[in-house]
Amino acid sequence: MPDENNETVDMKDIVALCKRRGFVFPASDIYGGINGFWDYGPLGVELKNNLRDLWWKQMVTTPPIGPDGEPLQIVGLDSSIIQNPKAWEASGHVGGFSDPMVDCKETKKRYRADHLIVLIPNDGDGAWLALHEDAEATEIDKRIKKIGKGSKENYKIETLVSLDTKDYEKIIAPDTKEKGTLTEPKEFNLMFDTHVGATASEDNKAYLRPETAQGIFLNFKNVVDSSRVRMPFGIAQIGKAFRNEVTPRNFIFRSREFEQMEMEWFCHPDEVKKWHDFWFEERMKFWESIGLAGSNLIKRDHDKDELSHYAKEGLGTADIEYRFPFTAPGFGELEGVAHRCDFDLKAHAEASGQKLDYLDPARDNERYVPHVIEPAAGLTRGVLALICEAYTPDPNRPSGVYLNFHPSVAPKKAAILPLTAKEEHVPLATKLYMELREDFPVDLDIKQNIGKRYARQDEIGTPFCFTIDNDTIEDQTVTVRHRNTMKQERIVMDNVAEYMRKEMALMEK
RNA sequence: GCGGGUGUAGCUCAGUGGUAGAGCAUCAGCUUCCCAAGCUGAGGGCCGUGGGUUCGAUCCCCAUCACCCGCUCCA
Repeated sequence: MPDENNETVDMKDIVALCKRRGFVFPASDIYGGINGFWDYGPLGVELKNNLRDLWWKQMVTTPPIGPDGEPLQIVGLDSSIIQNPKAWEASGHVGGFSDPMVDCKETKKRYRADHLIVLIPNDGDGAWLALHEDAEATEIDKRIKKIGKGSKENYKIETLVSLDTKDYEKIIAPDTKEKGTLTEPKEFNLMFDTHVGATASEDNKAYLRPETAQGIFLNFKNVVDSSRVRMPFGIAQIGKAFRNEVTPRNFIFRSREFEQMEMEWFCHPDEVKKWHDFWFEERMKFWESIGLAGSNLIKRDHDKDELSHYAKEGLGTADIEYRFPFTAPGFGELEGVAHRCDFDLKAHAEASGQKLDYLDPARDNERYVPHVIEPAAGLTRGVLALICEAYTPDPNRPSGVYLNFHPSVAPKKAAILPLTAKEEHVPLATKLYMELREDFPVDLDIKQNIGKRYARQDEIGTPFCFTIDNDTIEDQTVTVRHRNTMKQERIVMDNVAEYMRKEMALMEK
């Protein structure tokens, strides 16, 4: 996408292209869709898999070299989406996800219902006054003086949640002077729940995971006991997560079903600063290496007050943010590198009664609960960022737009095109296609004139087109047509695979 | 969740109280030695969904769903 000087890309056009070419469809499209869910089409799934595989390679197959020059140890995991519900109570998600909220119809303000108290006149006559539970005595006095009657002695104090909602019409909300402006409390539980077993009841209620990370903590002991890893080490996992977002928005950016790529890096508490810095740099390099370079990618540290419950202590969270068209000139979160302290392992140790600490032979058999540095990326957000970054309007070419994908993520690496549908061109093209498809995802496109076919490949971001023409019959050469420049050159047909490897390696620099 | 907007062919949109059009795309055939070119033809829509008013609704009214924008919310 264009940088900050040229914010002319419209999200609508990107969404339209995604549907038209088979990257992303609205889920349940033929039934009118369903809010917050999306399907990945033939090209979208290729793109998503490419990003997923590159992440897995960086994390598990070929983890980076650590600060001391040794390759790091990271192992993979694929845990279940549904776990024992106790896991989510221990992790803080059940409590943290179920805040009842009330809205004030007058001021449009929203309050945590369990944070409001209500002053009720002892004689049952007159308005009830709602206040924040932290309100100081002077504040209460002031409010009674202003719109109430008498003094504090004339009132009893109840919590809002203990009251019958029928009585809400008597209540004056904290920031208004009128009665009856508070709505009924609404549960904002962001965890999807379901039931395990054929009949639904409170007894068998379970949750769809809102993050993949907990599956890693739950298996910490299993992995340590079975895989000979030693501190420091990482456990990586890619998978679906579910959040019942209040407002799914911005295409696939905030959806209710999404995919995460998370790695929990376990280390000694004294080393967290080193590893937090290390992983932030590594993750930044990763996104840059697949094309999200330049001013569209930034680092942002979380403010204290926005930190999640597990990161209140420690080093906090540093985000890698991308300038999406809908956030420009601002940025949206792509990945967070958090210091989760020992919050999760401690919580699960306490709740489960299991020992989740580590006996470290390298530290004189010191026994400790490891701290965790967590690079947690949104796979589906990454896909969106790649599409947005690649989207390049170009009025000088027939398609009017092309996707400038980095070759490593492009869903199709090349298209093989016979210049005409004549008998001599097609067999040669088919032969080349059959050879190339062993090594690369490639397309063979025979129909229609050559311009239309180039245009189609531009729109799906295919880096190379190889065209077979009359000269091919004579001298076994083909035309290479480059997506970004539309320039052409001729190479020997037998060298096409080698040529692609070379060119793609060059672009990865 | 609140306020505003939109919903007609794959896409971009016309249109009318009397059972629907254009351009582009798609597909087929011909043509074509390199950038959505040309010619011919084809497929494709219960006019988002459900009610109501009416002899009759794609059009008017209500509801609902989805999407967009702004708030709000957001581990």
